[in-house]
Amino acid sequence: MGRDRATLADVAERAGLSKTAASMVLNGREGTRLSAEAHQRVFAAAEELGYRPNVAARSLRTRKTATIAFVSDIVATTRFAGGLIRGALDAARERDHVLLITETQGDAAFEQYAIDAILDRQVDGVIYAAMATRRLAVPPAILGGRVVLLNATSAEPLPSVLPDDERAGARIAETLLAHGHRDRIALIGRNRQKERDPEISLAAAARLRGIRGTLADAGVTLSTEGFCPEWQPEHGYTATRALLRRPTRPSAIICMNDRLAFGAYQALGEAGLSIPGDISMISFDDDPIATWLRPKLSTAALPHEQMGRRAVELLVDGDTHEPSYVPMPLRRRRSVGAPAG
Amino acid sequence: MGRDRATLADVAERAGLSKTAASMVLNGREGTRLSAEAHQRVFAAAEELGYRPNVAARSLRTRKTATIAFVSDIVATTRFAGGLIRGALDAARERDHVLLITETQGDAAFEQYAIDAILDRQVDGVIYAAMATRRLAVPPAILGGRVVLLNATSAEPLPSVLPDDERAGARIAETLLAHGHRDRIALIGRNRQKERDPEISLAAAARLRGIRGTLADAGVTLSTEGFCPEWQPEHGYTATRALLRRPTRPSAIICMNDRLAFGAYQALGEAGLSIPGDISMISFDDDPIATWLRPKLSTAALPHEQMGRRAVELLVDGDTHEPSYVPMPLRRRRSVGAPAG
DNA sequence: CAGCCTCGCTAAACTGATTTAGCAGAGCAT
DNA sequence: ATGCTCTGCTAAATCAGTTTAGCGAGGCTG
Repeated sequence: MGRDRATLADVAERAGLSKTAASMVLNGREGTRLSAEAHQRVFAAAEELGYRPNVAARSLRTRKTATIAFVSDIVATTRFAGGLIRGALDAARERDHVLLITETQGDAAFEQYAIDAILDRQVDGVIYAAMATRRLAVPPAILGGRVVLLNATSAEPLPSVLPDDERAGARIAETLLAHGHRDRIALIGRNRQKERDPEISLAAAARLRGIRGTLADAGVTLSTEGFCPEWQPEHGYTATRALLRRPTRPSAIICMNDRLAFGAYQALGEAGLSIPGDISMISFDDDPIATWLRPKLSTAALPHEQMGRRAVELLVDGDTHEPSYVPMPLRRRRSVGAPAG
Repeated sequence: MGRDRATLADVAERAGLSKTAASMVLNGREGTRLSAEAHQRVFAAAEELGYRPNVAARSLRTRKTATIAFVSDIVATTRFAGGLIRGALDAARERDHVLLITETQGDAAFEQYAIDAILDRQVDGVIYAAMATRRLAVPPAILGGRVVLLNATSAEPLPSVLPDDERAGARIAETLLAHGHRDRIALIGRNRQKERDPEISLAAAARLRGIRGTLADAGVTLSTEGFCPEWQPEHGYTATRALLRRPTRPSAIICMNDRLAFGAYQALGEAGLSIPGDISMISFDDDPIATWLRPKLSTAALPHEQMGRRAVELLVDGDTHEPSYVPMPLRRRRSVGAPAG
């Protein structure tokens, strides 16, 4: 693999020029006074030899590696991670960069290992990503170079990429209002920890703000707010059952994510209620299950691919220190209708 | 980032020795005749300066990068990918290696880009991974170095890591037999393409072999075999509805994967049938949804993490050219019971 | 006492690129 | 004829390691 590759010296020799000349031509240096003919000869020689520069040699000299480190807590492991990585991968390729992936698993020793590995390899920049949108502490060691926070913010004034959860909450509320829902809109998934501790989640509070704000503008308040210890299907199920035991049945349920909505579907199914005939459902994330449900679930999509892409763009091209909010497109499917009776 | 790092020359100077001596000590070279005291001094100096070798410089000379390329068709994007990558990441860290991740998306130009990037960086080895277990063609350019196939095989005699689908099929059949199911066992998910074309899937045929073989040993044959164009929930739903229209209702359904099983659950729910009271369900993959379903689904887990780990082990330490089959543990949950009536 | 070996260590070459400093020749003005 | 500038190009240093070849001192042998 990579044996007997042509070196710059080979190219220069074949072109009948010096390494200096070859290097300058191939790097498209301005202001050099090399003749058009010299350019031709170098390009031809490089082409014929299939020349490709040795990255190690180049970065030894230039301290640039065309490599971006993608460091995350547990991103790579999660179903959502894929989009983040794919977007980053695509954008990196467009810029002729490559991605070095690392996971800290929230473990200090692993994080240290990751940082050392990154520093040893002199990556051009670091994308520091979190699984759940949250505020985190960036290890000081990497602050010497370019850093972009992905799905996270921090105390340091670093560029960051975040989903626009508040806006998404507003869109979801608007959608329900537009279908005629007003005073029987329930919410499932409130969670004190997630709403209060930005180190755990920024999404919860933002989504809630968006929902409440928009409803308030229409003079509406949420009729019921169901708390869940975790945003997992079983809690959505339990919370929905609790909801159905109350005297007035909601006309619509907003779930804080699709997994909760999945649990809610199960509970509604068991209760013999139909969606959206009896109750409308709407949610956040656009997890793959959203399209597997019957009827398919309307939900505000986490734009993972866009976010991963934006992170690389900011890292390579960017200069902002403002948080960059990526819109969460609303996937309109079949789970929202007019209020029953 | 990585400014003003101590170099080997700094260490040597502080230790009052030559670069040669320092290099040899730090690399733990055998057969060198450097004194114990020289060792001490070098280690002390390195420690005090926080010395870490520059990877670019080292690999320029040694052609080793302590980097493994993880090339896949669309693995990084998929929900299943996480486990593969995490396992590989863990094993790589244990061996002081790092992972360079690339996606070809099945596109020839992207693949070429990935290969060039890999060759330019002189990675120590390549893990060539497929999303669906299948046979594939390995680009000749990377055959010069170490290559391990992950979730795939190829015509070349390369080490490969595969899930033991046949064994899993057998375990699933055994489980149903043990619960007393015999002549009313149905199967959902047959698919000519997947079963016949190894470039599409090796899993389908292997699973089927395992199931059929074990049932045959007990003198049992599958009562119904439902075909599905894709292994997606909606096809599981449709196939199950078709199944329920037949005169004899199955006592158990084997699904070729959990997504089909999910669709089957939906159909059974609508038909008012209970699991496992009326019909037992069992499946393959251990997708996250398996534990979200009510009741939780028994399924043979794809051991992604183990597989990723094994791939790195084979790449770094290994010497086999045999395919390495990783067992698929059976997750026994609540979806299998005794046959009804 | 010469010759040889071992010990403990180092100088210098080498990896493959980029970059700085500068050289030879032509053209032109004085 | 001399000095100057401009053009087109190159030699050599540099990046930070690894590796080869070998040196000087001391001890042992014959």
